[in-house]
Amino acid sequence: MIQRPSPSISTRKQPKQARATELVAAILQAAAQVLASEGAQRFTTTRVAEKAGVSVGSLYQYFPNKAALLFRLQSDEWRQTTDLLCGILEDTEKPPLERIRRLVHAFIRSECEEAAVRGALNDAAPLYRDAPEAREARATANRTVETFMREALPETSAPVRDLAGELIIKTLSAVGADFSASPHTSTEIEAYSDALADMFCAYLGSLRQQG
Amino acid sequence: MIQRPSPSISTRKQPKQARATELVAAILQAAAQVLASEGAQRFTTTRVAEKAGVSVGSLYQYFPNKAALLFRLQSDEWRQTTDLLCGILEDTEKPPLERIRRLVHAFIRSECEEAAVRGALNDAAPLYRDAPEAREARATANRTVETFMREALPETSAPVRDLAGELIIKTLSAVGADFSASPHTSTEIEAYSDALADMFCAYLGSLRQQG
Amino acid sequence: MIQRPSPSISTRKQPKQARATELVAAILQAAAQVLASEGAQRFTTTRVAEKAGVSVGSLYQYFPNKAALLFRLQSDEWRQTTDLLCGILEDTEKPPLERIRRLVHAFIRSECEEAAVRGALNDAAPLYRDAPEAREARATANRTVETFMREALPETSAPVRDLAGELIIKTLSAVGADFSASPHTSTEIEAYSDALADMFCAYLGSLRQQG
Amino acid sequence: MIQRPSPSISTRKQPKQARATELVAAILQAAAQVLASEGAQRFTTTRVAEKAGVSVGSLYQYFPNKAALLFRLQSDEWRQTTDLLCGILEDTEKPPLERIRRLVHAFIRSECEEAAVRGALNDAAPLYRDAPEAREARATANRTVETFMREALPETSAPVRDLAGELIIKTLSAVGADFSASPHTSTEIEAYSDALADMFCAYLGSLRQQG
DNA sequence: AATGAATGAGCGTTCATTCAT
DNA sequence: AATGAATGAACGCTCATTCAT
Repeated sequence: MIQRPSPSISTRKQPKQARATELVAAILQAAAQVLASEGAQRFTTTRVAEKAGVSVGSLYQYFPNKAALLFRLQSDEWRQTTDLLCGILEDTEKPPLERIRRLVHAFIRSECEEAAVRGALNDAAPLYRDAPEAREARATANRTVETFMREALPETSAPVRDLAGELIIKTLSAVGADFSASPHTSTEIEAYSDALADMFCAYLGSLRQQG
Repeated sequence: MIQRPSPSISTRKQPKQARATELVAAILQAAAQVLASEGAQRFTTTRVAEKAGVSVGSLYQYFPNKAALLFRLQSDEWRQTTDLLCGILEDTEKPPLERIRRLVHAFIRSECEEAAVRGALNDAAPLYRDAPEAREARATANRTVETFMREALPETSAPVRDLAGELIIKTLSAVGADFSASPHTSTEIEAYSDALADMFCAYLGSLRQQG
Repeated sequence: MIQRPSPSISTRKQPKQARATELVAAILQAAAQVLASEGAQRFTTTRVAEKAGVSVGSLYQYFPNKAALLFRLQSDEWRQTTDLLCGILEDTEKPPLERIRRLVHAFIRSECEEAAVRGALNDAAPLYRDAPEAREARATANRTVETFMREALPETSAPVRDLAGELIIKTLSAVGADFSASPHTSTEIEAYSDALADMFCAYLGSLRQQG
Repeated sequence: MIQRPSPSISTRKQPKQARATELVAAILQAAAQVLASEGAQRFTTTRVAEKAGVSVGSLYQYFPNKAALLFRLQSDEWRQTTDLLCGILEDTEKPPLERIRRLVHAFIRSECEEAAVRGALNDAAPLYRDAPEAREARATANRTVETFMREALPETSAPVRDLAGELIIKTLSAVGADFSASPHTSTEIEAYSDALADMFCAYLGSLRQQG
């Protein structure tokens, strides 16, 4: 799909005026709609611009290329997910295992709700995955998880604990993505979430025992 | 194209079939190379044919379209994986949890070995994913897993057991795919596999206790 | 692509439309040339674009596909022919049979003048023939013919009259197409037209006698 | 469709053995079937060979190229039509006008019966029309028509008579082809044939009066 | 004589991106 | 700043024809 080398993936300019912000928002919303309704294959800059009621030229004023647009969509998803994750894991009022269970349920539910966009974003991943900016984005969540894990497994060694945290998050996201790829009833969603939470709790429980 | 029954000696006229088999093999090998080295975006029938030292026309004599070629590549991967999975899970000499651990190690290792093709195949999934043949392929592995789960959790109710089996396999494949996407040392691979196996074993252990 | 209503002065923004109109005209002219000089077999969008001094992409901005381009060419022919037909048949100053004779002469002459494009269009017919627009186009001429026939055969029953009108028009167009396929001198054209007109007049005369 | 210059359109060799004759017959029959069932666009040498149960190579042994195959199909049609025409027009037992009427009915009926092949042949005409052999084939029928016309219009001058004969035959074939392009009930066929015959009879009648 | 695998030029069409207005 | 017409390389795929077997 990409035919000429793209200069960069980062946003070409910071929208400083309200007009520009609105435009970017309209484009992103249109992009999400196009991605969800037409699929990754038919996700074209022209179609996005048309849906946003903007000219292609304007689109390219705010996004240097198609990959940047997709990347921004993905970033926003990541931010939402990170917010969800932090909001639940940092709720120190509840015991760790309950927090894990709530996280799994909330995450799987949210994945299923946005399955269309997420699936298409995944299909389009080759277009933006290699961006340098993508790596940074993954760091934020890690800190929250590490903090949580220290709380959940206070007596476990750091390497083991960090690996476990990484594994749980990766499992949650990978399995969630896979599960949301096909449609499910809310009963199925609950059952699946519970099983996944059971697995995580059993894992954390076993690590706790080992010390 | 129409093949009439051969006159008894059977080994005759194999030259043609052998030639065709070689050609298909050459195309598949070239396809895997192109996929791995150029990525899903640059995976074109012309490039595959060129790499295979064959004309596009010949490629289309053996594969009706690009999706079929990708699907065949994926099928071969599935078959390998299924063989691996069955070979290990059906080894009733060893206790279930040990089998799980061996499976995880073998699977993750194999994923990492073929990471390039697998990753690209994943990127290309939208092109063949909806093929009817794809669904069938997923059924084979399920039976082996169910049998194994009955052995591992003989006292657990069927619904719980099946859901657990499904979850473990999905986790293994989703996490394996994700993990193999970035390069790792063999020490990291071992550590990750162990952690994943620990998680599965803890999960199975907790289910066993519940009855 | 989306056109918003222009702010009142109306003549503004015509530059774009004029440019587009010129482009469409250039493409159509090039298409007619390619069709006439290269034949239907070698009528390709690339060749048309090249001849028009335009990129293929531009061609596809104004014509959704090759069939549409051919159909447009044919439509223009139809419109011309319809105008010719109406202009002559509706001239109530002259007696019907004279009108018929004038029509035949004018039609055959015009067919021969554009024989190359017409012949090639005919060869290309399978590409656009089934378009829904094609049917509509045939209806316009019918009304004029029916009116004329009522005038020419006022005492004949409607079914007979309509069938006769249909037959005459089909004969005129089919025989005209066939005749113009090979080159002729203007003397031959006149003689042939006269013979055809004689046939139509004799036919109409015989129907008039029957009542 | 034609991609390289074709050597000639005439048959490469005369089938001298029964085997060869059978082969040619099988190929022609298959060709007619493919043309009728798949249409001119999908009429490929490979498909014809397959339908005939023959290899493409064999097909090319008897027909130097695709155009030759189509031309042969058309020739056979012409021969049939000529036979029909001669059989009816030469029946000196019946008065000329009755023969004309019978001819029209028989011809239109036969056209409608084989509409599929004829329509497709027409669509494929650009591939064989320019063959030198095609012109010869048209001469045979002319003689029969001239003889008939001398009988029908004994007192008319030769030039007028020949032009009239030519016109009638061209009209019959052109209108017949056009009419058979769309499906019709046998009642419609009869009505149309009668109208066409009426036109021819009126024309001949008027010429007779003029002397 | 017969086969049918192999060829590869060519086709219709798309779409990321640019740039004159 | 905003537009959207214009570009043209690239893609997936077909099929008439050849030629080694």
